[in-house]
Amino acid sequence: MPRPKKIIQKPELSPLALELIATRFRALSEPMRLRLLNLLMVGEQTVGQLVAVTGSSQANVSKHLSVLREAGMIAVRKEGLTSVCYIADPIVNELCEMMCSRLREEMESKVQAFDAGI
Amino acid sequence: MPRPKKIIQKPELSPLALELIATRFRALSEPMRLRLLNLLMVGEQTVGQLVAVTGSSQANVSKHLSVLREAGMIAVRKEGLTSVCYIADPIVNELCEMMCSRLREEMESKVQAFDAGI
DNA sequence: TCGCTATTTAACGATATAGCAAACAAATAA
DNA sequence: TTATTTGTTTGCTATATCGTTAAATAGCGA
Repeated sequence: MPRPKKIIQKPELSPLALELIATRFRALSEPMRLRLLNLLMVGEQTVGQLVAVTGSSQANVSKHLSVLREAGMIAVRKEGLTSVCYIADPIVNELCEMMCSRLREEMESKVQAFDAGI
Repeated sequence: MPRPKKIIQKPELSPLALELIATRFRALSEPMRLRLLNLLMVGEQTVGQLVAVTGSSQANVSKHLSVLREAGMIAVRKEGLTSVCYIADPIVNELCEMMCSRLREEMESKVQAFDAGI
């Protein structure tokens, strides 16, 4: 008996999964947050240091850090008065490196096309 | 003569780079767009097919597709009346797979912690 | 040409988010 | 205790974005 023609395809992601994935990508969708992550890739830093380096307001940095924390990308360790931030999920580095090098590739290919007069 | 104490650290990303990277992550920060990409991972589909499968409105799907197109993640090929969409940048698959499996890992470790009574 | 189908665009209301300023909280120092 | 330092939270405005409805565009056949 022939099986009914059922196309085998991977099942769609659940709404919950979609939401969780979207939330994590959304945490990476802001220039200031990417900048903070980029700074933290060098090593852990206090909130105050991040404020000083970025030149943004403390409130603003704090809010962005909390977004990153809720997305599980960074973690914070309290040391007396100061809060030390560090990258909690190594995926952050990978994702950013990938995206960064991909963009560079694209731009370089555009330059080549430009030079070739295409 | 001792070299001046200069901390070697990678230079910060330029504002333009931050903006471009953020834009690409932002394209991935929406459940509906992730769903569309997930559908396209199986193979190319017309806009109408995507509308039918998702059950969303044509206008909505069209707009999300244009966001993905502007971010360089998908491309569209016109065939007569219909528009066929396909993933233009293989990075999409990688990024989504990475994020997805990372989330699964996290959840599984939480279950283990729960079971262990931690 | 007219009509039909597939898709895009425009206009709108509702919700979310960035950044600022000021109030608040907590740990330390005077 | 009071003052200072370090961060967070709250209230606000401006801007952006999602989803809907309606109108506009484009290709194809009669």
